[in-house]
Amino acid sequence: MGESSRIAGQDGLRADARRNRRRVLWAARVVFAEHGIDAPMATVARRAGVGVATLYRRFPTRDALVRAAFAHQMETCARALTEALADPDPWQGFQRLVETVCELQREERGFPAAFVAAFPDSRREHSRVREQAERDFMTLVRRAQAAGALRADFHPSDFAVALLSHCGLVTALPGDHAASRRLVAYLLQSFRAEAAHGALPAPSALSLRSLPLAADGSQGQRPSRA
Amino acid sequence: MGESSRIAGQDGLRADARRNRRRVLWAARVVFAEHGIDAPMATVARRAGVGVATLYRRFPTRDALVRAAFAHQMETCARALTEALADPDPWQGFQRLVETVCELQREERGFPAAFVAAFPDSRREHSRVREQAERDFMTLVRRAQAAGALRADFHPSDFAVALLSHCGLVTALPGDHAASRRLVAYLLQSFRAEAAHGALPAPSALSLRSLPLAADGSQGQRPSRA
DNA sequence: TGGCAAGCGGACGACATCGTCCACTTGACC
DNA sequence: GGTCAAGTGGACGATGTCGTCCGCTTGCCA
Repeated sequence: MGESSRIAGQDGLRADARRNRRRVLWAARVVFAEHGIDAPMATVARRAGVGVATLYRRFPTRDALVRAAFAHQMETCARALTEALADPDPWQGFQRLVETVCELQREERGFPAAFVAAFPDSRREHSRVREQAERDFMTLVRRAQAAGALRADFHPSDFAVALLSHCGLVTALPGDHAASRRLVAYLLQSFRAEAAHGALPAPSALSLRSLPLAADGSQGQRPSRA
Repeated sequence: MGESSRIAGQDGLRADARRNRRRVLWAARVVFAEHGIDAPMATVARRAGVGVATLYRRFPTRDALVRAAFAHQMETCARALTEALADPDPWQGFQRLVETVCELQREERGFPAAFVAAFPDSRREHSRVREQAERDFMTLVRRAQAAGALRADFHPSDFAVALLSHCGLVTALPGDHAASRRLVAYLLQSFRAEAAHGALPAPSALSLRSLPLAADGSQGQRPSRA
């Protein structure tokens, strides 16, 4: 059992390595916020005060770096779903879920890009965690509809539609919080049961499993360029 | 007046040059649709069957090429505004305007990217044409509100919010027409007067003048990278 | 049909980013 | 303090894109 006898720290990293890792993640968030997630890796390294080799050693691909940099945000999303499900008022839970995710997209620049980047590749793996998240969300929707708050013709894929369109808005207008809040308010209003006037067009065939709401780290590679 | 005595064609181009120009524009639309507006210029040239020099001679910058490639779509947007204003039913006009622009964004791949690319630079020029477009839109809004169809707290900037968020959606999910239509339907419903329940957050300070609805070709350079 | 300017295409140098390699440094344990 | 593997940083070759330059071709007009 002496296989790692000389290694300190709970994650098997030396103290300086752990410090550098944290620095890189911080720098990645800053740089991605400033220049988008396509910013040169060298820029991130310089900002972190480390060499490129150090960066590449910890995060072999840009995707790994992006994922790690925004892991906390992804977890917050996942937690929001759990909390929404725990709320005794299902509509309140639903509303808070949408608002929480959108607020994250709005506040943490770079996260929106990471959010869409983590989005459907057709051949995305469907892990246990993701399927559970999907089931949880469906439960939330059904409850909110049963309570007469969420419109009956709301389709789960509409959630993805809302998040992705909001994502696009904050990407186009970073910093315009008013616009973001306005869109969220409009969308939430139109999801309420009493907003239903006339039939909606058919919902999308989007699977919710691919929504980056389940922080399981099993996402495939992101599409490198639009 | 013999200054251009040897030049044929109404646009001062030789026949072969004019043909090549058309080919390049066609290729640009195809390539931009496939690979986004950041696709290499050489790819466009190859697809058009011309050399890069030919491409650069007609369109010195990528921005010029993008603008020319989607000029027709921009004009359609501008025309839609005129038609909306001419509609005796202002809500009908408003609805058609939103649907027309969104349909363009949905159908013509690459156009969404061009659309946001043509969007606010802070130091954007405000031409006569743009100001007129803004006034026309304001008139349309006021009429629709006066008719009791458009909600009273609708703010002109909400139009930009709708278009930009839709733009983001179709960019994230190219080809998912159902999702696009669904979003448009939700947004239009929430803009109706009878959808107003409770107060909305404050509107954005976005100026509509920068919306690429006025095809005047005076747009500044696009932000090269997100 | 001949002259020639407009038009053409591809080669080319400049530049940026990627990801690896390797000689040097440092922290952890004895 | 000594040892040494983990860790480090920057140089480097590979790759891809940009935009220009220049010698050849071609459409237009007389």
